[in-house]
Amino acid sequence: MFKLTRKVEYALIALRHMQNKGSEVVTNTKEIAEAYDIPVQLLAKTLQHLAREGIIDPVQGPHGGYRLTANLEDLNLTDFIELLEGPMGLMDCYFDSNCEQLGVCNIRLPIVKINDSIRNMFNKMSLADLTK
Amino acid sequence: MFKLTRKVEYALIALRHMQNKGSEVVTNTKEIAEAYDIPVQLLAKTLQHLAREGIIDPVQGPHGGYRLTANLEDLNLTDFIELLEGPMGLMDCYFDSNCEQLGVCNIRLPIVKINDSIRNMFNKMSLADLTK
DNA sequence: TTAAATACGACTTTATTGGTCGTATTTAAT
DNA sequence: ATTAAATACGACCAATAAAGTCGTATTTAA
Ligand code: SF4
Ligand code: SF4
Repeated sequence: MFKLTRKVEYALIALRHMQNKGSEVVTNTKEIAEAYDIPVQLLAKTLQHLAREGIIDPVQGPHGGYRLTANLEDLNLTDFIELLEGPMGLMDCYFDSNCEQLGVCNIRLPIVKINDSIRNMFNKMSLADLTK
Repeated sequence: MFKLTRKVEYALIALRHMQNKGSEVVTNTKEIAEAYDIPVQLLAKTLQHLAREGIIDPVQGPHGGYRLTANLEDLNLTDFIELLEGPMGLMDCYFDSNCEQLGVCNIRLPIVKINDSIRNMFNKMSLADLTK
């Protein structure tokens, strides 16, 4: 419990890798997969996802790959995680409202507070902080 | 992802319920299960777990149940979660060291820092904070 | 024309979480 | 003593989520 998914980790690894090479350079999936021992197909899907979200730019054809386009300073960790994995909350009721206990729950408010603190903390962290 | 487990939520609900009734009072599983619509058997196991950990005290036989014994001021959220669910970390390598990527990982340190911040935050919260 | 790359959905496998069942034990009340 | 209301606990099952694979299509430089 309470773990980042592999998908998020792989995405971060890839972004950091690309950032180290500079933002003009095109890096292909295979290179990253081999460098970090990540299943190629899975990394491929993850990078495609990042591309769809406009964080990296695809270059097709031979010698293709991805180029880092987003300014990582401007992307915070909450947004990044949510764009890969959907709503991030300690409990169901933070977004969803079909928890059986919702009406009678006696711990909702304190947990909302904790969740807010974590989100707040993540909001203040840019991806650039993580990749430098 | 990133959710507290039901077990942890049920445990918190139960502790808060018991705390509201005062620490001398004996409360049985069924009462809590009914009040919050929690599956009895599951709550039972959870309370047994809390009892084993010395947080509540079992009273057997008819009119039995549990009595709150631990001082919730002295129990922090990290310890509480870990005693119910085991090691809590954003990534495998925080405790375990058989991640495939461990040797080459380029994001480990930043993630360790984030994880430390969260643990630190949880360390500073007592269960009493959550149940009052 | 070929080959190296991305694109993408369907699928399978594995791990985790959530929940149930059966049976034993304790003990207050009758 | 017997009964019934409770805890104790491990084995089991079900549902969900995460991790990974496959097949096929498309793009494009050489
Ligand atoms: S209502 Fe209570 S039990 Fe349900 S998800 Fe929210 S905090 Fe958890
Ligand atoms: S080594 Fe890197 S990839 Fe592996 S668990 Fe730690 S942070 Fe995640």
